[in-house]
Amino acid sequence: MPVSSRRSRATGRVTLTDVARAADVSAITASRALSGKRAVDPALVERVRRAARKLSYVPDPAARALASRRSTHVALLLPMLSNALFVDVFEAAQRSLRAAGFQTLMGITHYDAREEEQLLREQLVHRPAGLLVTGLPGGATRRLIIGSGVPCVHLMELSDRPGDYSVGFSQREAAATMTRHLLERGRRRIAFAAAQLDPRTLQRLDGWRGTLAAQGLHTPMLEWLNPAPSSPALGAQMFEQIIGQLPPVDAIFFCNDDLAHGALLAAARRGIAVPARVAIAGFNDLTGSDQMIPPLTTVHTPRSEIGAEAAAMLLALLRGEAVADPCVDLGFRLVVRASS
Amino acid sequence: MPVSSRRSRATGRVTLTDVARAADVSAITASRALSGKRAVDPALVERVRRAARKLSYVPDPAARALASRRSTHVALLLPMLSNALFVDVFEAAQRSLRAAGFQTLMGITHYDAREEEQLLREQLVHRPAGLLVTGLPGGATRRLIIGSGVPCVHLMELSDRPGDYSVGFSQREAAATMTRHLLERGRRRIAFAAAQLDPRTLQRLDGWRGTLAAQGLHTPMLEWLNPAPSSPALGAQMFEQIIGQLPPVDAIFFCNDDLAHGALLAAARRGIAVPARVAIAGFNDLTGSDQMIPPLTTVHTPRSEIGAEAAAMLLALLRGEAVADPCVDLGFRLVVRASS
DNA sequence: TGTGTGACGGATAGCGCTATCCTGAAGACC
DNA sequence: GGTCTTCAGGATAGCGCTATCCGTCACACA
Repeated sequence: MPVSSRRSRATGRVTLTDVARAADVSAITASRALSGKRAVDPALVERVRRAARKLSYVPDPAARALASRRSTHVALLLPMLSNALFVDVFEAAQRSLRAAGFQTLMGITHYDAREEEQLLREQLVHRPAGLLVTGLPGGATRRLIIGSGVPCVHLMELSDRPGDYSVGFSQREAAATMTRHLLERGRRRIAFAAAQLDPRTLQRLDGWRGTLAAQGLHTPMLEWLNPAPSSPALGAQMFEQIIGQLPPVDAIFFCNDDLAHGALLAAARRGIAVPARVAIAGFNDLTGSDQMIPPLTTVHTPRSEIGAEAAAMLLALLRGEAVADPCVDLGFRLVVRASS
Repeated sequence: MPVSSRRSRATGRVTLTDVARAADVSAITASRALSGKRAVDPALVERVRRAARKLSYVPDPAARALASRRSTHVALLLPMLSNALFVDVFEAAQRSLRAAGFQTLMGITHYDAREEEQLLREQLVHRPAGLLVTGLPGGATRRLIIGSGVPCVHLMELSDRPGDYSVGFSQREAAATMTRHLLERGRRRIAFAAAQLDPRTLQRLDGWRGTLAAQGLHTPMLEWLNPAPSSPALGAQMFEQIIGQLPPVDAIFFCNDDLAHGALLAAARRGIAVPARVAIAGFNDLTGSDQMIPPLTTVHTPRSEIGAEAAAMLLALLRGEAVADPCVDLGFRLVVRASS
């Protein structure tokens, strides 16, 4: 005979009250025993745990969120997934977050600040416990983050703003390293070709520019910036443009591997020798770069590590732990292959 | 002076009660006016709407989920995002779902049935309003879906099981079409090379096999199945194996473009003429396939369309509308380029 | 003895929304 | 007029959990 009155709206799910009853304690004690937010007699904790396991109790996230004003969601803002880079970040972050009982709410900004702000607004409605945000947005988005009071870790870039948490590497230094490598290979007219002009691309531009300028080798004519989305087809097209330029360049540093892939294929089609006539370099070390002809010299970036480390840092913040270093530099690795 | 008593836990957010007060109706009427679930005097609806807008009221999803036992989440199960295919599906689906006020909960199964079941379990805890599931899982996952009572639309494959909703295309027919194309080109020893042996891959295998068998051209020696994840490097490796086989094959049909990319590059490295010595075909028409040397013959699959249409169908189901056709075939397109 | 203090179990009252029931009024039909 | 149906607003009571108080008990300290 069901206990429910005519007005009962019980869902049939096992609730905390059921667990509490089974463990012969009050609901609030059961809650505390399971959450560990407040000291509870170890014997009771054990009893509650056992009851919960026996009944296969699963807390209701909606009820929890309503009562505590904090959900088990973590919002993640990424520019796009068609760049494999961010797929790695996402998968690594999600793996850690899931293990800790959090659900990921993903927002794709398409490198658009307005879209980013809108997505964040929608995500904040769900009262996420934490935020993972690509890059270091300013303006309205930054104000939203700070105003929300939700712990936030930034990805891919390093922040020196006090109070910010960030996990990434120096985009500028990575680009400078690649540029120095090309200089060491004897290249003097090194073009920089970029699409999708986001802040990180511009930092790479800056690293390249600074390195060339230090050698007195920089001229604006070597800069090829195209706001269109990055793709092999665009890389091929940019290669055609750049290679036709006079005086000729002897190296092209593409800001993403997919552009460089397209360039290598275009060079092959045109019979232009790489690296003899022109060296080609990429960035990110995407899948397939080692298969290109010739294999692509690039910068390997720690995407998965960034996702995992950022999630770990956020989880530490959520547990209220002190974070030793709020700005974790995971570095990068120059991968020299035959294209340079 | 705050109305709140000592015990108030009000969050400061604008609540439905505030809106109701401003519109001078009861909370429940405001709720009905905004949700449209029950007839309300149009004049009142207008008053409530205006009040909500003026106060910039945003409903609390947790409270709504708790009271109605249904959240504003839609769970999406995808095998992986490193295959660009699924990125397109995700983006298209998310776009439609967001516009309708739903949040996407993404789960990546890595083609693992156990993982899929576990992810679905975790997602169901959130009481999603709907499900989007790649393929047609059986076993425990299927039971979970049905048992949950949550509307579900399947992606990528077409289901003939009564009660199922699905949006996709015939994997088998697509593969058969490609195989016929290769036959028409005069190829007789057409190998099939697949990685990541998921059900859709096996359906393609079946389409290839059936078409060859009908011509008396099928032999198991032409089947190259590798359970490893798909990648250009694996494609190159498989190409090396297949091309060494005697009697020689005159065409290789790869079940995904990234494998074919690797194969084309391997052929170039080895100086093997494509398509003169061996034709190469791919599947999915991924970004960059048109840039390959030679450009890759492949099957264009309607990924974005599948994502969008599946989301639209699910939204219709959630609105309680009748769905004209529970099994939407969006077709495919043979893209003949120079590699065949 | 009196006071303070910390630990810990529990009662109570929400969090913000909607399912459910109730009620009064307006038609419908004989 | 009487009875039966809609129709639509509102009161009420939760959904399942936790924040906030409260009270008790043990122990310390003066």
